[in-house]
Amino acid sequence: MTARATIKDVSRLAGVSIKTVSRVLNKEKYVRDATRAKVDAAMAELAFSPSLAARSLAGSRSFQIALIYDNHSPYYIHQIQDGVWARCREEGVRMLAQPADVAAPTIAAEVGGLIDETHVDGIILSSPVTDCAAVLDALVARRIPFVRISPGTNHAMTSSVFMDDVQAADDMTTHLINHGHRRIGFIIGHPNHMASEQRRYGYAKALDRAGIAYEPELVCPGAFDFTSGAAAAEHLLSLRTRPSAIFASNDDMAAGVLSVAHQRAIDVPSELSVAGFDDTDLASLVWPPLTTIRQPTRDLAYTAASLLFSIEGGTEHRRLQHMLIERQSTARVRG
Amino acid sequence: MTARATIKDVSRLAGVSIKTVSRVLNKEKYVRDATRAKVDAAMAELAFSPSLAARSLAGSRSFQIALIYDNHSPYYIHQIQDGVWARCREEGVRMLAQPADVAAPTIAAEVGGLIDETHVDGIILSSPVTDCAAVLDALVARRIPFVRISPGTNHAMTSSVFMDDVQAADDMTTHLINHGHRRIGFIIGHPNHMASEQRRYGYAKALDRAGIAYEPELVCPGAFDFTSGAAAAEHLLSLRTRPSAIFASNDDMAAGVLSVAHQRAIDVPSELSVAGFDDTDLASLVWPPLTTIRQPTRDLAYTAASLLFSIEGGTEHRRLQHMLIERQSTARVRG
DNA sequence: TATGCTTATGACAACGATGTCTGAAACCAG
DNA sequence: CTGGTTTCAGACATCGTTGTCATAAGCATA
Repeated sequence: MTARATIKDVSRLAGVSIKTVSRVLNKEKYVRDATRAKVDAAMAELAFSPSLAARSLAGSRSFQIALIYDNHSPYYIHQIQDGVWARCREEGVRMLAQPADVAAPTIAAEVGGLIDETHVDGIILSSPVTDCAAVLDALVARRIPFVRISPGTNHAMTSSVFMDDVQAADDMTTHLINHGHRRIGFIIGHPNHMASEQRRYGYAKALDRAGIAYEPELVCPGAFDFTSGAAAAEHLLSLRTRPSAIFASNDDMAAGVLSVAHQRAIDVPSELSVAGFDDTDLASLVWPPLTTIRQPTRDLAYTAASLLFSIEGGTEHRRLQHMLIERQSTARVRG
Repeated sequence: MTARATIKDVSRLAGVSIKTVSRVLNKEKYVRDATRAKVDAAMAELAFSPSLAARSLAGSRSFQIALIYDNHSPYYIHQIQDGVWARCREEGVRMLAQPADVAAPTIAAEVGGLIDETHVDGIILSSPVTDCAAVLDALVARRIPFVRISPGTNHAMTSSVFMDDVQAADDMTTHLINHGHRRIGFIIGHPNHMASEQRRYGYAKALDRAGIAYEPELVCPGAFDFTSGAAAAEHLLSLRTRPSAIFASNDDMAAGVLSVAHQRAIDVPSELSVAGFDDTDLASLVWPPLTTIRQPTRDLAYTAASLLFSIEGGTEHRRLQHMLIERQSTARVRG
């Protein structure tokens, strides 16, 4: 038990050559059923697991892919990791989770080093790394297959999976308008993420269609975290005529809004409607639970991995459906 | 750029043998400074990254470790991953993040397969995998070094890092008692986690020291998630004499308690004090922000990795300090 | 029966590093 | 100047697989 079983041990036990064992392992043709059975039995008996190191050194595959992310929402990452991992597991491939920092000048070197060191077969990029030029260049230079989750630019460049952020933000804004709201505050996401601008655009589009003016004082910058959401809420709720609803570009920032509302004894939703985006677990954990857009994060990740495994030269784009989830943080406007 | 640079390319460019390059790479002795400089320059010029596959196949190290976890709190996992990853980065080692399911009968085979496939140099186990006998057996059988984060059993078996859950729960309970609370509800954690029982014990100990009877009706089962916390709160707040404070074994369950209190229009903290445990980000994101125990999760993980890298045969145990964080969810009892 | 094609298997080199061994150069003491 | 260490560097086997090529067996066709 102390020494790992190798393909050689298996071949000896099964009475065949190592090459034949290799064929069985890789499900190649030209192995008689009886031979295959013998080999399978031998592998089971020895609890044989092939060495990834040897396979990737000798062969053209490494049975590993990397997931690269730079995102500070634990919920989001968790779902992304989970989705990619589930698909990898089905495929018998290992996943390397690699945090990165898009602002660091070394990011391209780090990603390049990762590829050269590990020989990964492919890469999945999640936003905002999806739009980091240095990284994209490094990947293209190495001719390594990769898929992007929710890219904001160069859509045609690679296979990608995404949702329609513009439409989703439009849906939510329209939902609020339909509930009688006219002064609707908006909190923008982190400027690094392309989705931030898309969501803002969807908000503006819905207002326009409803004939409501876009008022810059109602639109605040944010950074996708609780603190920036709270800061934006402080601003919005201090306006002479305060908004009757606030739409935050993600749930964390919406939680910040709720917190400020509670401190100021402004009741949600009777005095203020609050909407989030993403439908992370957090949306159900705060009080009142958030009306939000369900982003199919885990599915996006799972699908991204599927696309990576099926790449054959053609790029493919897959849009997944979002859904407006109505909970208790929004209501008809008073009066 | 299309073909990776190898040690051979470097040796040619530097005008030395491949073995000398290998020596420089591994910081071995017996290389003249001038030679070392030449080699370093060549490596830089070629942007050389050594193949992990080749190194682990030929050498006795793989420059990879695995982190195994089965925990459903994204915040907790995120911090654990982050801490281990930071230490690995310093060491120039890759981290494989491996989710697992302690309830699955195949878990030992999966972990064993992981080790055999990847040749990882060591393993870090986080709770509750730390107390999964099948996994421990598999690791011991393979004589692979491993460190456990917050193990509940067999403390002496391996190196480990942990905090004092009993003392922490005692501290929090005492804090509530000092604020005049006598009927204090308690929500136990998931039965899989040893920490759950330790926290309950700390609660009981503090009550006992204060001469307050331990009332079983005030102690509810839970599972470390929002829903179970809410269910427990429903029970506790329906008692004939309801508690003036509820201490939940983690923040997620405390958030569940807050939610139920809000629905029943019970004001926190004036009518009910609520305390959590862990001080995940969530504790600051709910309203009111939770009084909780700060568990040094990221540090625990970082330290665990440090211990793994410094293992030389001796086991080492490191206890990290917790801290009671007082926020706005607890207050003196009324009257 | 010879020919050619398909199926099935094995021998052997190769992947890119490290470990071991061997030898040359440099240094020092006698 | 000799002989013995210490310091440095290279040759070569090796790790556990896959890729390439050779070849044998089976079978249909000429």
